[in-house]
Amino acid sequence: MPELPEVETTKRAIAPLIENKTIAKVDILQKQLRWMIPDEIATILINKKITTVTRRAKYLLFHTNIGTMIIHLGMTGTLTIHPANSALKKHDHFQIQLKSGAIMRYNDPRKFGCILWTHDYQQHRLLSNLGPEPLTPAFNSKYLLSKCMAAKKNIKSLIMDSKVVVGVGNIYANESLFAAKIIPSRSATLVTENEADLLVKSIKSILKKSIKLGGTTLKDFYAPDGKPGYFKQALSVYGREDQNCYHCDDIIQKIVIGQRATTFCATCQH
DNA sequence: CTAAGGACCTGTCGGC
DNA sequence: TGCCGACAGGTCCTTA
Repeated sequence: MPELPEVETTKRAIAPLIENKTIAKVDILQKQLRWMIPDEIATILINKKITTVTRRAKYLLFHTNIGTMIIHLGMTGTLTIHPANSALKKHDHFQIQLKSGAIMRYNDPRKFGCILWTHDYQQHRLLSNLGPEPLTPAFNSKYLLSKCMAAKKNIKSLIMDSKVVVGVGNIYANESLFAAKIIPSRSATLVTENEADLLVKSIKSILKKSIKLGGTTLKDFYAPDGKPGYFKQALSVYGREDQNCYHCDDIIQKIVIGQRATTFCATCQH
């Protein structure tokens, strides 16, 4: 599923189609996701309007004047817009029908995502302890270096820690470390000032580029308009184990860090 | 407090 | 062709 660029792509596609439209009906088709979808969502949203759709980390926030619906897409979740009466598909778990007839549907085979309701999203337990957004000035080299010095773990695990910075998932962690020429297993305390600076710049530029291309489609990510993401063609190391490095022609290696596939070039990265 | 591993669930792919 | 294990974009929770 979705890493930050895919969530942002989803938000941009969904927002103009759902904002300020009156909700006619809400259907909870499968309430058991990562956590149960609260029943109150089905009643509370009737005849209400979603005023804005925003994003914090990989959480999509659907704001109303009485509270916020939080949606996380987990690994395999998608949100799509459909015309009235269009047939349900396998793993469609939730939908919002607008008075206009359009339907926003949540589909998630693995059910790792969640749909929750909160009256104050800023105080919500899932959102209150998150680190800075990667594309804001708060995420800078001085900040990252201070986190590196304080951590007792490797640099890849550090940048994937949502308390340090949000939105850097496995694909982009691998890609950013390649761009910054840092081997993923390196102890964070050994990252230099210049490397922290290059890593921050790499994370920002790679995320921006991927958002521009509509995210990364590996198997099952499609934007709400049905289009896949085109960032896959730009991947340097992720999913390229045993293939040649585009930069030095050495073989891309694969190891496991934090139970996640980790790919790197031992010649380009140190 | 931190860090590491487990857990959640379904689908797909490669190997035999 | 069929079965079985390994693996997959996330991240909270439990344990040490």
